[in-house]
Amino acid sequence: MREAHKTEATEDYVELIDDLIRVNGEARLVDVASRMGVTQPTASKTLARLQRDGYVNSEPYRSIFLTEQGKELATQSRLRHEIVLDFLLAIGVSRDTAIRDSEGMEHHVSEETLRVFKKITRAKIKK
Amino acid sequence: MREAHKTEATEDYVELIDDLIRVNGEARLVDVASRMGVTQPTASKTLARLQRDGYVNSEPYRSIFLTEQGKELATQSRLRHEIVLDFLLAIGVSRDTAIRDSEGMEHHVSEETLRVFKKITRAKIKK
DNA sequence: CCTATAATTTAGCCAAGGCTTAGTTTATAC
DNA sequence: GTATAAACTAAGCCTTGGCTAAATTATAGG
Repeated sequence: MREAHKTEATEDYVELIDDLIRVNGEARLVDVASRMGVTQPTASKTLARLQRDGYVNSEPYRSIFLTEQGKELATQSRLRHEIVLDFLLAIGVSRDTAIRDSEGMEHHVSEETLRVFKKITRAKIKK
Repeated sequence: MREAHKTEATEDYVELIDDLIRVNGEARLVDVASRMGVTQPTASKTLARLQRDGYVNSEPYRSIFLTEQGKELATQSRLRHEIVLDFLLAIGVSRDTAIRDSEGMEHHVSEETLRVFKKITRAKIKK
């Protein structure tokens, strides 16, 4: 896979796990799978890879935790995601579309473009 | 892979082949591979899949042609790509970054967002 | 406390997309 | 016109990310 794609799945998973922990207090495989739109065995296999690579920790049949590395990536990922989402909303894209598009776009937007997005969002919101 | 990802490689390849034909008069495997940043066997295998799926035609050891279906996809893909690229340039992203980012983004931008992009680009260019 | 159901894991399959190494075909240059 | 280089194909291997079916562990209700 090309550059950006490599960490995409990883970012999506840690971001989701972070979100589940915030909202539900814990991240269960069943919820990860359903939110990612994949079957449980698929989610399970991906999580095993994330564990191998040091992003998450979990004991068999128990809920999933982020490692320090995982938390960092999740935070960073969430920030990018928010910048893109807010930008799309600011320029007039509907909420539903903005949510969908920002999910795919966040992985392909460079730091430079993020800075431009932020500036425009700020300007549109007129603070 | 998730929704948008499925046709991504296909779109990138047909768009590139279309471009090579415009610029070079023909699309050779060696150029496809180098522009995609993969080895020739990898490009060859992908092209076999594109042929299987009806996007390209080619005889062994000969150059690559787009089918009607391939041409349509390439055109459509190039249009989206241009809209995203022009938009990034219009909002002040540098040319190099705009080129890189637009390549990844084009596959994740919905029709609605494309319309918004177009409108903003037109406004910024002040025609 | 035991049993049914829910959650998770295991095993095994598949396709895509990547690689290397080795062999063939085509083109080029003398 | 043939030797060498370049282009391409073949074969085989790997990882990721999907799936289903079957086994296992946890949990909740009675």
